Amino acid sequence: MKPPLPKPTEAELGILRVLWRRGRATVREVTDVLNRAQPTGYTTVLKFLQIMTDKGLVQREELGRAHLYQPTLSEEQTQGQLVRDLLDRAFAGSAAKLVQRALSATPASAAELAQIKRLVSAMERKGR
Amino acid sequence: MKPPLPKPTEAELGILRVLWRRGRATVREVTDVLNRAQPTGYTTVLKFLQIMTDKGLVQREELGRAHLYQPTLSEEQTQGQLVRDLLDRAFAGSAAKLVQRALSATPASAAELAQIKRLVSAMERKGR
DNA sequence: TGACACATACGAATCGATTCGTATACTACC
DNA sequence: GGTAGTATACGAATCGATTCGTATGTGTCA
Repeated sequence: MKPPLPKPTEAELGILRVLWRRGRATVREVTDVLNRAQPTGYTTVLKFLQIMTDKGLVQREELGRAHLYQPTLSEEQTQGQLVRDLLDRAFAGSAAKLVQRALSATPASAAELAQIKRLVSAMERKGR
Repeated sequence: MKPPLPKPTEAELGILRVLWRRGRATVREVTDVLNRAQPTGYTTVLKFLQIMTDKGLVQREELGRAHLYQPTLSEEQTQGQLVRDLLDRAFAGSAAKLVQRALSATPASAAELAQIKRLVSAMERKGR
């Protein structure tokens, strides 16, 4: 039995976003990208990556003197995990309710709406 | 300018779920309901309701010796808040992506799928 | 060789969330 | 009056998330 990976915290998610875009990166690279948005100390990022390695959220690999980190789960897998969590915590498991709130909470473009319709139709065909 | 209400934490959300169902309730009532799911001390719940009052998440009203608490925001408003937050943090604002993950993350019934379709159609008519 | 740049490791401070113990007040009833 | 029952108020312990300072190792180059 492998224990399921913990839900990433806010700061961890910020680091994961960088890693997903790059595939893998050093502490230096992650720090530089984060600093474009908000100042973050190098050792802070390093510490997080060490913690995330302990938790299993990222994998570490040696590259000469430095270390390369890459996410254990894909962005899609993590998104699914977060959605499922929110579904349980605030929507009593009702996907329809969540979709309803998502659509009222944000102005979706016509293209997005059409895409969602296609998705639902595909789900309907599959579930039979 | 009123500062926006903070996002409720996990434990706070559990208490809010009880209050939404009842409309309003005393500390005793909330504690009893929570204890059906998992043991929670009376003073723990009391402390949370005091904190939540400070944060503005609930409103307090005297009732004889005891206090009655009721949520400041409706369940729908809070759901919208949580979805918007997740949308920003993990989906770069794309509602379509979130819907997609929600549908793959959980087995939606045919009835739910149909309901979602109606919702999307309604959104399409409105956005014109 | 020695100064500098840059890497990881580690300990500790801070802050908020969570939980509860204890103090205090009031009511009701024997 | 005194005791039991139930209410709120408050201080403090614990724990995890977050942030960073400092120590230490190593490679480069004048």
